[in-house]
Parts: sequence; C-alpha cells; structure tokens
Amino acid sequence: MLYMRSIQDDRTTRAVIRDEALRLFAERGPESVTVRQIAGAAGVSAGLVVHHFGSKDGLRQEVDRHVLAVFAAMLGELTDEGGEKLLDPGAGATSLSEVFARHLPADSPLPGYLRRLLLSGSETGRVLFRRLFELSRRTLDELTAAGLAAPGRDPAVRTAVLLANDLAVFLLRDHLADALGTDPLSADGMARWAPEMLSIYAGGLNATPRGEAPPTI
Amino acid sequence: MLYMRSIQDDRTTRAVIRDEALRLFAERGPESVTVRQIAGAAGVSAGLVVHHFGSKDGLRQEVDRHVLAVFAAMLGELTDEGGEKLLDPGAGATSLSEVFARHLPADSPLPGYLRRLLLSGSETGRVLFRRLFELSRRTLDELTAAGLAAPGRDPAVRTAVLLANDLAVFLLRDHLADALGTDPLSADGMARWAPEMLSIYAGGLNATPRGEAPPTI
DNA sequence: CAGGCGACTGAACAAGCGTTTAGCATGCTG
DNA sequence: CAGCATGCTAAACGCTTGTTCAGTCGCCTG
Repeated sequence: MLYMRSIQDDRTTRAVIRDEALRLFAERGPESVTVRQIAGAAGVSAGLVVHHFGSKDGLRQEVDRHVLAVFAAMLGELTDEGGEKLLDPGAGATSLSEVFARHLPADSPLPGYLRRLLLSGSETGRVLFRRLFELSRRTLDELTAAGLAAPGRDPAVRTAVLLANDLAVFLLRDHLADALGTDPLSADGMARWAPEMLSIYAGGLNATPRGEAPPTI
Repeated sequence: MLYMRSIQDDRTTRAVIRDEALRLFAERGPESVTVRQIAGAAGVSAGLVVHHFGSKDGLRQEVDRHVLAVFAAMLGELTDEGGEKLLDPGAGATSLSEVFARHLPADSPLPGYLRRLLLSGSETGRVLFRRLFELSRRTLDELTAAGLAAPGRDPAVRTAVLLANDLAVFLLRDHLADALGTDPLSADGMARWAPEMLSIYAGGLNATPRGEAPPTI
C-alpha cells in the first residue's frame, strides 16, 4: 500500500488528516477545498475523513480547536515573559510576529490560518481577536507602568491601534513581501520592520533617527 | 411579473445583477455565493446571469473591474487634493477611511469587497495594493517635504507601515467595532480613531507636550 | 406586416460535491 | 476459538453546482 506519510511519521492517521486539512484550508480557504483533496493529500480515502471527523465541518471545527490551542500555548508564553522583556530596552519581543517566528517554521501554515480565522466572521475568530485585544491591552498597561508609553486619551482605541498594526503584518504578508522584497515574517523582514515601527512608537513620524540625541530644550 | 427592483430604478438589468453580485460577494465571498442566489437577489433567472456575463467567473471579473474603477475615481480625487489638505493642519484627510466615508454610504458593500480583493491573492488585489502603496509613498514624501515627517532610515518600510495601519481598519472593521463599540468607518468611530493615530504619528506613544506635566493615569 | 434580434425563462444536463453504505482485514478480548 | 470493535476502502447515493438549450415575448427596422 502506498503511503504519503514518511516512514518516520509517528503521527496518527487522524492527525495527518487534520494537518493536511489545516494546510489546505490556510492556503485556499475551507470552501475551496474538497474532502477528496484533503483525503488525497493525506493518502487516505474520502470516506475515512468523514469516519474520523463526522463531516467536513466537523473536521473544520477540529482544525479550529487545534489551531486555537497552539496559539494559546504561544500567547501564554508571551504573557508569562512579557513583563521582563518589555522592560528590557532593545529586546522588543512585544510583537506577535516575533513570537510566531520564534515558535514556528518559516513555511508553517498557521499564520495563514490565523488570517482566515480573523477574517471569516466565525465565532472562533471572534474569540481569538478578543484574546489578542486583551493581551494587547495588558501590554499597553505594562508599557505605561514602565513609563514607556502614555495610555492616550482613549486607551481602548490606542490598544486597538497597536493590535491592528501588529495584525496587519499577518493579514498583508504577501503584499508586503511583494512591495518590500522581503517576507515581513522572516528574520530579515522583521529586522527591517521592527526598528521602523519602534521608531514611530518612540517619537512619532518626525523623530530624529536613532543614535542621535533627541532635541532637548 | 414580479420585480425586486424598485419602480424608480433606472439601472439596466445587467447593472442590477452586477450590483447584487457585488453585495453578495463582499458579504460571503464569491466561492460561497451561487449563480442562483445572485439571480434570485436580482429578480431574474440563473440563465440570464450567464447570458449577460458569459459565466460566473466572467461576472466576478466584471465586478472586479467595476470596483477597481470606483476606487480609482476616489483615489484620484485624494491624489488631487492631497497636497493642500496635507499642509492644512487639522484637516487630516489623509487616511483612506476618511475618503471612503465621504464618498460612500454607511452600508456600502465596497469596503467589504476591498477586503476580499486584498486577501484573495488575485491579480486584481495585487494591482490595487500596488496603487495604494504608491499613493502612500507619495503621501509620505509630501509630509516629508512639508517638514511634518522624516522619511525614516528605510522609507519603503515606513511607507508600508503607514499603509498597513490604514488598511487594518478595513480588514479588521468588524472586530474593531466589536471591541470598541463603534464602527471605525463611521463618523463617530473615525472621530475616536484619528486623533489617537495622529497623536502617535506626531510624537510616539509617550508624547507629552514639552514643558507640561505628563498625563495623569 | 414580416422578420429578425436581444432580453429573458424553465427545464434539462453533466460534473462534482459531501455523505452513506457494504464489506474487508486486523487485532484485541472473553 | 468465536466475537466484535476498529481502521480503512470502493462504490454508490442524492443533491447542488455552473452551464446549455429550446423556446417565448416584445420591440425595432425594412
């Protein structure tokens, strides 16, 4: 019998199906992927997919749950170490992209799935955004407590601005890579993106370049 | 015969089909909308849709062309008056959202379609992003010339940051409305969003007017 | 008035969809 | 050993999809 799974693949068949579905869903969207395509990619029959997950929508929900769990683990770590990293000038591990880059391989389908999730209008997407919003709010509060930021006149909006800026990198990844010549989620891309971002956060659009002394009166 | 079009509707049947398709595509995505649903919404038969546009994909392309043309007209105006408005402090008509809000009714499907277009990976989306990127670049250059901004050490990235920030409002509209309690594309929403955004652009996250006391928490 | 042409419909079509079913091994359990 | 779940396949089912087709209506033109 022919297997698409490598010899050393210790995942269960169920997990293989789930992972291939995740990849294809992230790539083309669930509506444009058929059960037979998922089955083909996993090296099994279409019937087995339904046997394991009840239905195509059941599989989609399972993928949602799985992705949410992976994200929760990653964000949990960011929350834990957030306090120290934030106060360490120059560390700058405050952006989602950096967390993702450290935890995921470059070709991981998760960023793409995150994008679909946020834009699908689904309940899962809403849950995810709410979590990110709360995380963003905590980050802003910590920055404020450390004297690195002011809460602004409308802290909720300021929180939203920071989060939107962070998420935009995921949502527009392909276009940004096209326009800049560098994948913004790669190490090189982040090395270009982060300083520019931080520079604006530090002193606005008209701030003097880093290294020089700010205008003191 | 029953018509869904109002009595005073002077659009051709062809235009009605196109508009209903635009609305449904923006709402649910082209893959999730059937020809029969479009026909039903337009009050015609499924055969007529194909008769007018050749195929479902032909209709999709026509909608793409139409949306792109409408955008081009709006962006053209922004380019024309950009120079003066930018130099007028407080006017702040530099963001895409404001241009859209001034030209489109609150329930227009165009913002939603713009979102689909940018995230679909289609050639039309790529063209649109490139135009917006160039526009953003010109805006940054004008701000620089007016002494309101520095080009940064990596002007292309700075351009991308500004554009991404602008587009994030469209892409995350529903989530932001949920989190903030206000549609960011409404007049009220923009009145909250713009000052916060401009404040960061003006002086960063920790801006405090010089000589004054820092904001109390 | 004849005739053709474009708008339009309802029925039909083939293909593809998600799902169901019957059946075949395999391995554990009493 | 019999019995029975479990993992799995191939075939088939019913439905929906985009598309085609034959034909009707009304209008313009010669």
